[in-house]
Amino acid sequence: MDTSGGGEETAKKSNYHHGHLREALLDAAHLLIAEHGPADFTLAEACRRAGVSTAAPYRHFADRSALIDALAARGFTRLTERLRTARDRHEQGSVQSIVSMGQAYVAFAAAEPALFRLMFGRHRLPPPTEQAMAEGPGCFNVLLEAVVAWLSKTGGTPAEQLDIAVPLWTIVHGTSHLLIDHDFDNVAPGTDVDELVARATEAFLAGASAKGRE
Amino acid sequence: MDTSGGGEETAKKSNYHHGHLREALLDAAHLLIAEHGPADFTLAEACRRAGVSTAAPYRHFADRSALIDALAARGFTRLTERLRTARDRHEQGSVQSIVSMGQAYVAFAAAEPALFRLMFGRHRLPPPTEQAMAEGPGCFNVLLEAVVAWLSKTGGTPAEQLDIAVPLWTIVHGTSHLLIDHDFDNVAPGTDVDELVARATEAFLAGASAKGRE
DNA sequence: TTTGCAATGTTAGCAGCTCTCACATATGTT
DNA sequence: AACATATGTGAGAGCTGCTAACATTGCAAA
Repeated sequence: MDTSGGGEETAKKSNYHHGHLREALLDAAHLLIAEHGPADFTLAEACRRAGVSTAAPYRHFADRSALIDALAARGFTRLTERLRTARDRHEQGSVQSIVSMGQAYVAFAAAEPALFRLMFGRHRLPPPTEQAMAEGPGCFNVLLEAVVAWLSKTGGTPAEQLDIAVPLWTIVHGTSHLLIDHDFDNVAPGTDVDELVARATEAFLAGASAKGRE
Repeated sequence: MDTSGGGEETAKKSNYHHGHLREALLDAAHLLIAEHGPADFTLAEACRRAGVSTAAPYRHFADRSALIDALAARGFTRLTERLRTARDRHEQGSVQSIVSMGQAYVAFAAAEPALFRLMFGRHRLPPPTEQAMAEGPGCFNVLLEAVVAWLSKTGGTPAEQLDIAVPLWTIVHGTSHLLIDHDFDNVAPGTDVDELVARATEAFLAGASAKGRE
């Protein structure tokens, strides 16, 4: 479970036992999904890239879907990291700090559209939650902390945190989807998403805090 | 070979030529996608429901993907209708009119999540546009008209229409995705999306018009 | 060291899917 | 009536996900 134990994987492996097949499959799947989209992803092709038979993955994943879930989980931990560093680049509680997080969110989606869709698009009616979903709230908590800091600066109460954070989330999430699905192209081509996020966030926060002061 | 001899004698038409196969396939596909999600949708199963062989669809659609595109196109025309009626339920140029459109957008996604994902999630790197995309801008134009009316009421200029309409779009689009992907459940369970859309829209418009007046 | 077991890989094969090709049947025009 | 065209069928190639039985390896206890 810990990959950072410091040990190097220099041990000689026979070519019968792969040795790091689980990670190798995840990496191959990541590449394939980035190339062909999540829907066209093929377990067999990932096996070919990893140099193993098509039956091998089933020693590490229950099925194709479980591999995809594991990929989504990796994505959430990475996104959480990026949000945290973006937030900490600016003064705590500042609007800029929140804007920066939003931009990082959209940038992540733009850099890895397929992974982004995978993370949030688990279209399962049965428990939409898994290992992947357990990582989800981690992301949101980073935003919540920033919002609480902003509220305490502008005279709001922590009770309002969801009323502020959820709309902000919808803005960046919607922007991400519209961007990676090329939906801006026909309607507002050349949209600068960083500026879009900044303006929308600032306007919303201004409007929300004005309302709170009434 | 027909062993059952065609149990129903009521049909005067031959059962060799279906007659409305194109529409029947679209309807069957629509149901299947609503049940099992867009990814698990199977052309063969749709054929079974329509009572034809698996080769029949290829007389009406180039391939599986083309059928899905046609489905998405149908979705866009329906969404456009709903947006228009929602908008026209309130005074022209009013904030309520815009809020109402946003709520209708989210309601559409909630009612037909799979169709919604289909319409916007055409994850094609090659031309992300098709017959489906040709319908897309129609939706957005309905919003644009409402925004122009609102701007003329609040002293804005039509030149700002995109600066207002695009963020509003991101809000409702993000809300829709987060809702149908069950992403609110772990983070803000019991979210009232109608209220969310109303508050976010109002706050953004308030902040945006305040900024414009400076 | 040796031996035995659990982990991890392979081959063979089933069932199901998309799509094509040659052929059958219905429709409509002349 | 006869032909041209549109629309359906059946068989089959080449994929895929997944399972079952078997093979190989690593590790730890004897």
